[in-house]
Amino acid sequence: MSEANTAEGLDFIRAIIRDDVAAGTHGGKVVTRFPPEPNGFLHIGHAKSICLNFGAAAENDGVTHLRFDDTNPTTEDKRYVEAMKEDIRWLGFDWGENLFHASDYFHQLYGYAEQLIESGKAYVDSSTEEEIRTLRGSVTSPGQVSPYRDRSLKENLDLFRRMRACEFSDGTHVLRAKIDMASPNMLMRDPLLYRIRRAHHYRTGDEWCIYPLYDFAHGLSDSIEGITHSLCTLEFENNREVYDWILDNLDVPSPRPRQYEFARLNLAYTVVSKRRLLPLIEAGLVNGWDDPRMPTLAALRRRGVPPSAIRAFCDMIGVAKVENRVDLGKLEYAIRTDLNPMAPRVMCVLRPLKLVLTNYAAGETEELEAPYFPSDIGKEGSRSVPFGRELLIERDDFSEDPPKGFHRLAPGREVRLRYGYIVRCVDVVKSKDGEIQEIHCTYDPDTRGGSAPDGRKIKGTIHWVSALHALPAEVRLYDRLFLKENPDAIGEDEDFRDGVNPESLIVLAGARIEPSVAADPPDTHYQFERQGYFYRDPVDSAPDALIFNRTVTLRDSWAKKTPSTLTAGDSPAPKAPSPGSAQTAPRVHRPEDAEAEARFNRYTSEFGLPEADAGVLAQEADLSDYFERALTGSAPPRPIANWIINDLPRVLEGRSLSEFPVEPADLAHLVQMVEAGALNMRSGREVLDVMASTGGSPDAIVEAQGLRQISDRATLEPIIVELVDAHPDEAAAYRSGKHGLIGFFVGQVMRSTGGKADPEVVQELLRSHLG
RNA sequence: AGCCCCCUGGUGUAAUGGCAGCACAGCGGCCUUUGGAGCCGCUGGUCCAGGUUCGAACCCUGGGGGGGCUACCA
Repeated sequence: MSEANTAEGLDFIRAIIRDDVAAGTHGGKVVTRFPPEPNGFLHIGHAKSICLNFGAAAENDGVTHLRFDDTNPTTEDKRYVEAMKEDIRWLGFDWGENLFHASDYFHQLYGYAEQLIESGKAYVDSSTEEEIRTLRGSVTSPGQVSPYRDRSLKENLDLFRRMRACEFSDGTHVLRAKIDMASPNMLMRDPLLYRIRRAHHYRTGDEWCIYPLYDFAHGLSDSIEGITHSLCTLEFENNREVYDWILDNLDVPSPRPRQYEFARLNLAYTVVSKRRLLPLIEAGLVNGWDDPRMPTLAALRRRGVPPSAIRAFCDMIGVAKVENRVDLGKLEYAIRTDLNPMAPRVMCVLRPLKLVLTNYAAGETEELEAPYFPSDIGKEGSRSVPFGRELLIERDDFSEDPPKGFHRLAPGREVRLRYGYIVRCVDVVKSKDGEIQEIHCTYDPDTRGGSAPDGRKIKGTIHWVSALHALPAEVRLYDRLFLKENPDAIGEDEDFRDGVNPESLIVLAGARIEPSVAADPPDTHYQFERQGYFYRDPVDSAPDALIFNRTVTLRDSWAKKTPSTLTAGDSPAPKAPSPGSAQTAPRVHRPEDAEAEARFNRYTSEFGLPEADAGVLAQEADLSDYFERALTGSAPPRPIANWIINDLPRVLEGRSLSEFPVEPADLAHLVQMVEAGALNMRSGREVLDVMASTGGSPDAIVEAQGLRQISDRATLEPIIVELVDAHPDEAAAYRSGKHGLIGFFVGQVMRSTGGKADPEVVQELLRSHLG
């Protein structure tokens, strides 16, 4: 099973889902959705999302809906819908009955909009697009309210109904949520809900002339379908506030869906965005959505990448919230690993060079038996390969002046013809201008099949085809589409399309392939021996005009050692040393007003608090107040300050001090208990958690949960002895110097005592036991 | 400049207060009728500074860096 399925190492989304299932949120159900907008082709980035949505649901016995997010009629098309369905099925996922369209909900969505108007939370704005933009303000300045914001409920409803009735022309009115024009989140500045658009929708035709916008439609569609976990990419983080607002201000079923964001996939030397892909097609730089150089699923399929390889790749890259750029090598690895056991080996000569066996009878031919798989694959099957006096070998497999370490054919040298004979080069025939025309060799008749009876070692083995029998073929070699690792990293006035790799496609029209392939099913994934994995082009290939796409090369550890192969030159620039260490001393919050300053001074002088701590506490009046009220107990100021600074923010969970249920005196009492050793720090924090969430006095909680610290050596001793005995390997490692393991042992003791042991005593005992 | 999010080997990702692990890439070796596959080994990391803690990648504070947001797109 994949890494993602092991108990530990769940990605953060799966961890959330696991916790929700355990807690019984949504009745333990999991319903996810994949919501593409049908305005382009699905690509490898979508594959990540598809694998996540379908995978995480299936792992929890949940279901995944396929929903076309078709709220913008001007860009969407049925053709894309069909292509997307095909691609998802091909990838290996099944939405069953759960095929939906946002356009299915246009009536319900409209109803929700009226509901919002009726509750005074939405209004019709008749400003122009330009005015709306201006009034929205900027990231640093608040927006201003529209003059239409305070229209009466009745007028809003009337206007909205007339919008729907197509009484107005495009752009004259919009429906907006009434939220907050001064919100620091631009998206909350009265987001648009509906716009007038006289456009033909590919599904609803001309029924509507108003269409909902993403922020309004998406969350509600999720709610309508009973989605539990709505997973989207990072750029929607700010939209979540709107998502929540819409669902919280409308009468929707509870519990409602929650949105979580993860990082989209970025691939090195690739663009993964519909906004980037379409221009490539329009400029004729590639041949459509399924050009095998494209990162679309259709292109990958055409190139010969199996869906299982893409799934394996998605498993490998994980899911997180960090902007990433994945090495192409990782995709290639996934493809090779997947193809290796499934692809039959055949021989194809890409750039042929004639090789004549001078001691082989002219006109004679023979058939050689060649297994389809090497023995380590463990698969049966073979074909016969015709052999004769005139053969074709790869031009690269002969070198007149071989570099050191080259162990293919060279003048006077021997090489093995795969599945055939060992041959020795005796002559090189050149044209007048010095170009090599053909190679003359003698073959050793005793080495049929490739092994030498005298036991001599032949280092090199090369592939070949019979000149007489080989089939002509066109072979298309693909390479990265872009020259730069990040094709998007360009200047303002540059076009990312200028970064296209001119050698991303190399067509070899004169290749020759062994005749056996003519009888194979057209969708066979081959390994052309010593070259790579290839796949018959499903669009352009014909039985009498074979065309093969190179899916991916074989790993070539020889090519890497020879810098002459042009692959160098794109080595990533060494990272600049991190400038992040400005060595600035932590800044102390120096209070600005006189009162705060007085407090600050008192805290530093009277209580001896460090300036940084005093600054934090003195800064705000309510925090100071809380601190000082806690001081009236018996606990000393320093630990109280520490607790307030370090532990309070965590349990406050966004609440203000005024609505915080823990009385300063109770906190002080808790601190005092920890100071006195009645509780250890860890238990103390646990108690604070309880106090902050469900309330109660520290004493009662300590009693109820039995959290009193165990400092008694006689009690701890046997636990430690037992534990050390139970972990002999770790104990030995500790004794041989791996003292970091003390943490492991302390952790074990803490666990077995329910966190109640006195860690200092434990550590002391452990040290003496482990010696 | 305001708000939000994020920083773990070259890359991608685990570890959620207790041994910093895995994968890819790289390097070395073994094996090999594919310079493939496989096997073994090695290199290399918690952005910085302070604090809390017996113990910090993880909690707190500050700094640095990256990304997102100012569409009647999604």
